[in-house]
Amino acid sequence: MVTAREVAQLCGVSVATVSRVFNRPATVSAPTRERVERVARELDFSPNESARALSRRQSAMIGLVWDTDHRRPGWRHPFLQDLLLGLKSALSSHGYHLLLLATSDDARDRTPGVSLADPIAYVGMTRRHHLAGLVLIDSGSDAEAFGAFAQSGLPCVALDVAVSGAKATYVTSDNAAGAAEAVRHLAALGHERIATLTGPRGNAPAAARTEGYLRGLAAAGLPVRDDYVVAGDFYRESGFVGMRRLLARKDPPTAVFAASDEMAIGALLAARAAGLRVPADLAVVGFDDIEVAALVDPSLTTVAQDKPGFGTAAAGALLGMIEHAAAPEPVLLPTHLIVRDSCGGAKR
Amino acid sequence: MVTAREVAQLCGVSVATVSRVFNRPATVSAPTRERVERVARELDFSPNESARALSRRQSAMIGLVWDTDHRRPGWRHPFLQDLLLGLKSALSSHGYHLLLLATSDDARDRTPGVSLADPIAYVGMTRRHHLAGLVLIDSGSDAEAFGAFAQSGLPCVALDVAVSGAKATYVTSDNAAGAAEAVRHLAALGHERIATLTGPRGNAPAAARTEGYLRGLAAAGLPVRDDYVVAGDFYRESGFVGMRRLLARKDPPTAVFAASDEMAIGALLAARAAGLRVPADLAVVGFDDIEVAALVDPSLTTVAQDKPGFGTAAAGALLGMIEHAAAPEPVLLPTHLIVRDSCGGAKR
DNA sequence: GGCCTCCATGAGAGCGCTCCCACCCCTGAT
DNA sequence: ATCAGGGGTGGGAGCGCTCTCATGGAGGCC
Repeated sequence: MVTAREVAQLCGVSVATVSRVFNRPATVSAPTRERVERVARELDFSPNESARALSRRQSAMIGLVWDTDHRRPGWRHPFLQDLLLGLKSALSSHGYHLLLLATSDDARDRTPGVSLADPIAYVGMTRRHHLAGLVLIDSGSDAEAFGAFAQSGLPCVALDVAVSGAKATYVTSDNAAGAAEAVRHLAALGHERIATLTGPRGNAPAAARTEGYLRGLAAAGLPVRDDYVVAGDFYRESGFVGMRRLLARKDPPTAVFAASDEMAIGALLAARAAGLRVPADLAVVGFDDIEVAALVDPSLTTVAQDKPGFGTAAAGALLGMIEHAAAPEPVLLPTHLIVRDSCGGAKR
Repeated sequence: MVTAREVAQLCGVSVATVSRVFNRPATVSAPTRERVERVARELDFSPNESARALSRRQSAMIGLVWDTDHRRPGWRHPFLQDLLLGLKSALSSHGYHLLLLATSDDARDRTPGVSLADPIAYVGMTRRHHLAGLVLIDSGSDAEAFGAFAQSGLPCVALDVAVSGAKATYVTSDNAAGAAEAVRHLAALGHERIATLTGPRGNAPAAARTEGYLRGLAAAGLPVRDDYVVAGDFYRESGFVGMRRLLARKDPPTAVFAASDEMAIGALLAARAAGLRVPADLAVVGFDDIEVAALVDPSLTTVAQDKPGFGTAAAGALLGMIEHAAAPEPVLLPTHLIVRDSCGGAKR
């Protein structure tokens, strides 16, 4: 490994000057700068990251907290891959790397039965690695830990869970607007009995989608019926069960808005099991636009989220807080309705 | 941040002793060790990772190289999430974290038109961050770069691409065995005209699956027909096109083994477009067991890979090389056939 | 021409840890 | 009693960088 000292000696300057060339090039005279840059290139020198992190007490790494839901072992993020892609490319264009942190579920494997997510542990990791900031992916069970971390004042951006702090903000889809649009679309197709399958209690996107459902009904001049709001948990099973329950009513809905595609698929299966045709007898709209949505039969009309947008928005907000100061407003990503076959009335 | 010096002062020992307690506890007398451990716990002290990495020239981080295929922008890993989960938990149980490295596609965004994956860049990153090792995920376009890195002598494990070096090995499924099992299953169902849709040239798993196809035919006593081996590229489109071509023959196959689930789905669509029923007129088997495989209609019989196994096997091999010395033999993960509806003759 | 300012650079003290080497003291052998 | 041996500990020199402070020289101004 070639060090700054070697470059300095070969250039006949001090290490301080080499350091300046890499950190505040404007303060170095043009001829010196060019000489150092040339030699550095020839020797393939770049500053050692560990030393740099130690010295400036800040590394070029962003921590990523991605845990699985302790209460639902089968939990998968609906679009982790796109999210990572977006994050990675946005961060790397500013010279940052992503450090995937070991999380409480990993620790639990070692010492079973112990502790949920520990915000202190996140703070400690951040400090020990001199992380520039953290991206927190909601897993459904560590929202409180995230909130506590945000209070520490270390820069962080949470995804799909609201946090606040001096250097904390969050990114989420405009869930309410997306849901409202879905419901308005169903109403425009002539449906008057529109039910919804909600996400789990305490989950912010789920609550917003329910709110959007209500807003959509209001916009279409339709009454709200409490018995058309059925609680689910985002998983397919709950969509199936919830739909079966709805269909058992004396006046079952003719359309349903599910707060996740998984639940929408569950609803599809329940409709099939009840001998109903989709969309002729029941229109279904989901949320997320997961990969399978286009492949199920009938293909699923759904509210698409801006998947890579999560990554780039998170990266942008985080880098802003790292380099400047104030925490920006939470980011609300626009959604858009993708009309496929499951809602009927599609043009194609 | 509390440092080792503070702990040392509070204990009335030297920093060297504190360091020993954390690195080679056996060399410290029991009373001293316990005293230091207690105080460290009370102050919530753990060694700063940047300083530690700088000093021992080795960090507690494993680099992860995950690039998208430059030739196919839409490329997604079929099971990245499970793989990461497996990797993360195995590594974190040994105290390591995963550093998601910026890769050539990210760099390309910044300086368009420049350079493919640069093995030198990987070596440089590894050195600069004092990474303990690298996990290399095949993206279809940087196999050569991986090979070059492996030669550098730095510890690394590649996934689904063969590499060799003093501290390099790789993990892959037993693709040939899996493919052979699929073909034997089709033969056992009575099929005599079994075609295959292969993966891209130069891709090791693809080649192994083709080899397994041939082995399966031989085991069943069926002849090999060159015109039943159609080249694809793992993507759905190529499965559709390839299948259409096969069905246009005077004696079309009655069964097809696709080297990926995506291509199998393409084949399903081609069969439907040709007015054929699956599995009655055409039996289809895929490979991977991606999430959608169970959801398409008819549900897809497929060769499942051990998804989290990739992660744990890679972690195991890498940690071995980091702590001991010799590179272990490549790991061949077993596959298993999941019989669903698309091949016909299922018991259920 | 003298004084002040400002720009470019060098010297060197950390950052927090690890690890080599030296030291001390307690045993046990001679 | 002397000395070799060894376990336990402290001192301190790095690891490679950044950043503050000091220095020196070039220029601007009256």
